[in-house]
Amino acid sequence: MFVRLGNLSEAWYVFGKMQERDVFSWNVLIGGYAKKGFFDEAIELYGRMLWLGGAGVRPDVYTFPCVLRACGGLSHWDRGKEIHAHVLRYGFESDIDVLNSLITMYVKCGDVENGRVVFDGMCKRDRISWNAIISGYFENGECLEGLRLFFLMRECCFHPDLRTMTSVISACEVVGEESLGRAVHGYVAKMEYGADESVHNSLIQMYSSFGKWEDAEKVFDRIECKDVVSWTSMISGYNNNGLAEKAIETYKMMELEGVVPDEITIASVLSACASLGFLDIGVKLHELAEKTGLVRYLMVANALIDFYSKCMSIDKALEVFHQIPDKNVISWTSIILGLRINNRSFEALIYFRKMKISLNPNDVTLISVLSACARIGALMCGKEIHAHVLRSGLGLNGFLPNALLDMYVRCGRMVPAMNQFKTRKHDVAAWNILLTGHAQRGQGELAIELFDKMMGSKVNPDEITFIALLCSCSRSGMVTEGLQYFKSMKTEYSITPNLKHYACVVDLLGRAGKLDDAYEVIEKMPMKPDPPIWGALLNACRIHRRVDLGELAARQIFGMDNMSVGYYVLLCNLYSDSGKWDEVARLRKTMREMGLAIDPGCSWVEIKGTVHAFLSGDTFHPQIQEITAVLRGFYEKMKAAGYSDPEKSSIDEIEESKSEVFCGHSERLAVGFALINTAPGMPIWVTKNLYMCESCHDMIKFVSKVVRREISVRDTEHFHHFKEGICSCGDEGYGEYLENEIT
DNA sequence: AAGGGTGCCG
Repeated sequence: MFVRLGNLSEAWYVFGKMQERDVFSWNVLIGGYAKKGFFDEAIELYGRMLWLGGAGVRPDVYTFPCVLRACGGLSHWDRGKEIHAHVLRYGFESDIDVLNSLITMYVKCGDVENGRVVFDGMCKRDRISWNAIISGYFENGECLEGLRLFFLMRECCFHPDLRTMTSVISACEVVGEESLGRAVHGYVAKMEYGADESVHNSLIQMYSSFGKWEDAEKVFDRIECKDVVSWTSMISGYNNNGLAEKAIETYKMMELEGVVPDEITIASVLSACASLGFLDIGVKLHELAEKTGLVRYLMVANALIDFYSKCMSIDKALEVFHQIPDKNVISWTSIILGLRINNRSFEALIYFRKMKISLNPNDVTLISVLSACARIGALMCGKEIHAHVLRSGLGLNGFLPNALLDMYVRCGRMVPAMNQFKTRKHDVAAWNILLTGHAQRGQGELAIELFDKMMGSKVNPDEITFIALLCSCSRSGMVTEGLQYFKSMKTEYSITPNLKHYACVVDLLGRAGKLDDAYEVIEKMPMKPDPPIWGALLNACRIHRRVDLGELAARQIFGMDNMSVGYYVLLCNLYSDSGKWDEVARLRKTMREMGLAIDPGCSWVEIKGTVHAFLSGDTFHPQIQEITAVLRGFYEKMKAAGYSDPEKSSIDEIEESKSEVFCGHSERLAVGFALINTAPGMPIWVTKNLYMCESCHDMIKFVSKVVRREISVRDTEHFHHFKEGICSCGDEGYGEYLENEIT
C-alpha cells in the first residue's frame, strides 16, 4: 500500500518489520523504487534479496524487468550483464517479458549489439520486443538498420504502434529520408486509433528539418490539443527555416491559448529575437524567466547571452554570464562570440584564456575565437588554435578549416592561407574567403583570376562570391568588368542581386567618379534603398567632394531614423574636405545634442604572442613617454625633409585633434610601440578598427623608409603595406599589394 | 516516445 502511495520510506519501515519476506514483498519494494527513479536503491535491494532472501526467495519474471530497468536507467552495463547471467541461471531464458527488458537494458547502455543477440535468440517475440530493438538502433544512431528492422517487423505481421511510429519518424529525419517520412505520415494517418500528440510533434520536427515548414504547419494546425511541445516544435521549426517573425507570432498565439512556456520554449523564442534584433520582446522574456525561475536553466541563460549580444547589448550579456554559477562550454562560447560581434575581440581572447583553465573548448568555440583573432590580427593566438585543432583532430570537417583560412587571410599571411586552402576540398565559403582577401588588398585582377579558377572547379558561386568580386573591382577601379559581373549574376548564374550587391555597384561607380550614374542606379533599383546604399553614395561624394549629392544622400539616411555614427562622420568629412567649416561646426553640434559618440579608434599589435591594444589619445600606457618621444623624433625629421601637415581636420577618431604635432591616433601609437619593442629590421603588423587617416598614412610611409622596415597596417577596408617609403595602396586607398610573406 | 541554447565568407 505504501509503495502505491509513493511513500517509500514508510514502505521500507513496514518491510523491515515483516517476519517473513516472500518474493512478492521484495518485488513490490524493488519495483516501487525502480518506478520512482531510485535506481541505485532498486539495484541495492536486488542484491540484498539474493543474499538475505533465504532458500525460498528467488528472483522471478517480475523482479528481472524491475532491476534491469534500473540498470538501463543508470547505464550500468556491468551490472546488467551480471543480471543477464542470473536470468540464465534461474532459467528464464525463454520468458518474453524478461528478455524484452534485457534488450532495453542493453540498448540504454549503448550496447545495441548485445540487445540484438538477445532479440535474435528469442523463439517468440511480441510488439514490445520489436519496439525495443528498433528504437534501440535509432537511439544509438544506427537509423538504417532500425528502419530495416521496421520493415521486417511488418513482414512478420506485427503491427507497429504509436511508439514505434514516433521513433521511425525521427529516424527518417536523422537519415534525411524525406519520401519515406511522407509515406510513414500517410501510414500513421490511416492507423486505427489515430495518431497522438507525440507522433504529430515528431512529424512537425521532421518536416521542419527537411525545410518543408509548410508541411510542418499543416500538421501543427491539425493537432486538436496542442501541448507545450507542439508549440515549441513549431516555433523552432520556423526558427531553423529562417522565419523568426513567424516563430514570434506563434509564441504570441501560444500565450493567448494559455499554454505555459517551459525552458525550451523560452530559449527558442529568445533565439528568434536574437536573429531579428527584437530587444524589447527579449527583455520581456527575460523578465518572465526571472519571475518563473526558468533562468535557472543553463539553456535559458545561454540563450539570453546570445540574445543580448546580438542586440548589441553586450553589457547585459556579460551581466547574465557572470551570474551563472556553473557555466558550460556554450555559455563561454556565447560570450566570446558576443564580445567578437560587439567589436570587443581583444576581450574575447581574454575570456578564451580564462575559459581554458576549467573547460575544454569545442569546435564552435574555436571558430568564434579564430574570428576574434582575425579581427585584431592576433596571428600567434590563431596559430596556437591551429595547433590545437591539428592535435585534437577537430579540424577535418565543419567550419573550422574555413575559419582558419579566414584567420590567415585577414592576418595578411597568404602563404599559410594558401597551404590551408590547398590541403582540402574547397567549398564556396573557402573561395569566398580568398576572394575577400583580394578585395581587401585591392587586387582586382587577381580576384578575377581566382573567380575563373573557381568556375573551372565546378563550384557554384553564391551571392557572397559576387559581393567579394564586385568589391575587388570597385577597389581596383575596374568599372567595366564590375558592371559586367553584376549583369552576369542574373543571366548566367541566376542569382538575384540583393541590397548589398546594389551597394557594391553604387560604390563601384561612385569611387570611379561616376556619381550621377551611381545615383541613377539607386533611383532605378527594384527595391527600396537602405542606409548602406546611400552611404556608399555619400562616401563617393566625400572622395570626389560633391556636396549637393552628398547632402541628398545624407538626408535620405537620416530620414530612415538611423543612429549609426558612421554616416555623420562621413558627412562631416565631406564638409571639412570641401572647406565648409560652418557646416562642420553645425553638424558636430547636432551630433552632440543627439548624444552620438564617435567610436574610439583602436589598434592592435602582436608582439611575442601577446596582443597589445592602443586607444587613440591613449595616455595611460606604461611606455607612453617613450612612444611619444620616438614619434616626435620622426615628426621633426619629416618636417625637416619638407613635410607639411594635411590641411583637413578629420574627426574620425577624436574630437579635439592634436594634428599639429602628434594626432594621437592609435595606429601611430601601435607602430611606435612596435618600433621600441622589436628587433631592428623586423616587420611590423598592425590592425586597426577604423580607416587610416592621411596624416598617419604619410607618417608611416616616412617611418618605413627611415628605419628600413616593412610595416603593414590593416584597417577596416584595406591592407596597407609600407616599404621604403611607398604604400601598396598607391596612396589612393587602392592599388597593388606586393605579396611579401614573413612568418 | 516528442521540443532546445553557441558557428566561416558581404
